[in-house]
Amino acid sequence: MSVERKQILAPFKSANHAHARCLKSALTKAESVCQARGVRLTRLRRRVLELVLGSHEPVKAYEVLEQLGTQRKRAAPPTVYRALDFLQEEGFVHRIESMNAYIGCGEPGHQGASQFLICHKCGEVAELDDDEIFAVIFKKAKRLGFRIDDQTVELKGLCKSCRPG
Amino acid sequence: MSVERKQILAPFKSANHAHARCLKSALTKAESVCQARGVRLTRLRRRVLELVLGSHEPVKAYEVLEQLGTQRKRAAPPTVYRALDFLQEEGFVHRIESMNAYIGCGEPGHQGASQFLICHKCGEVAELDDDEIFAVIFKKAKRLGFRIDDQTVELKGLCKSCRPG
DNA sequence: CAGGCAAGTGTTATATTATAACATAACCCT
DNA sequence: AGGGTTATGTTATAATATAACACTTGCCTG
Repeated sequence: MSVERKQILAPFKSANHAHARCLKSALTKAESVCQARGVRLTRLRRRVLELVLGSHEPVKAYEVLEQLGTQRKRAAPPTVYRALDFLQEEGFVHRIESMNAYIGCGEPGHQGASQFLICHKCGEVAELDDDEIFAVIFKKAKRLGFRIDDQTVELKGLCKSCRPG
Repeated sequence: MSVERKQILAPFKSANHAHARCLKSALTKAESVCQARGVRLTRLRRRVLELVLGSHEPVKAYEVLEQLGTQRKRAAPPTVYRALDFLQEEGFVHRIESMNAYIGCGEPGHQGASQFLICHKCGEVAELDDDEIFAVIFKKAKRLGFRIDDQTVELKGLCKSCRPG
């Protein structure tokens, strides 16, 4: 078995992307990761994860909140923020700081640093987990005696499909 | 005259940092940059810039707002947000997305991409403008056919002075 | 220099995002 | 079943940001 890591955790979605299957498999993965870690993927948390994964684009906390509410019974903000916090901690979703939004992690349970390419035309996001990017950032920080605990790397622009020409 | 660029636009502040002088010179620089660009550094904008530069740490929009108000007469949020937008556009301040805060640019008028090292202990921020970091990010994006228009690179951790040992 | 347009600011209201604090429920272990 | 811990519900409110329109100021041009 190869030790090589995927560099692109979640690419821009292709036309024939099998959405239902990808969602189902991510949820299954999440279940087993939680089991292994001894943390609980409760009904609510699972539901929120499902809603976030249901889109390949970043979703807002209040959007999730609306979708949570069945008919008249609306959940309150802390409900969704707590679930999102949990999912983030466990590496099932990421927060996109520059958008105040959340997106499913391309590799559920992966807790390391990621980089995001965000297309401002179509709204899609690709998630990278690129060692080379991290290495050079790390090197520069180290040179200044700085220890990185957490990185936010968000790149806005135009994806291949949205570029003219 | 050397063409070499500063890689570190704003280092972590040293003990003997001449605050008043640095503030004054940044304001002067801003004046002349605005003049050259034919944009107006109005009294309000200058005042807001002064307040942001007055700290070497990120400041919140509402903090600026409070400081703007003389005694009983308080300015309203749009006042400060508009000024901050202008200052950002012109490269006099940066927005730190992960903190909803603003910090003075280490090289007033510089409009390119920067990277920030943010110490979560002492709250200080160092601003980098590192070609190598940008180059590797650019390379990876290009490989995916992605054109970067805007980057957010914010690194949280512990600065040299705050590290144990 | 008057008239008028554009840019900047003031003001009011409201939208959006997020958390504090405390009550209740569910789960888990023995 | 008891009792602690973890999770969720609920109410209120804090913090962040923008829309919309009125008014003022600067600046250009005739």
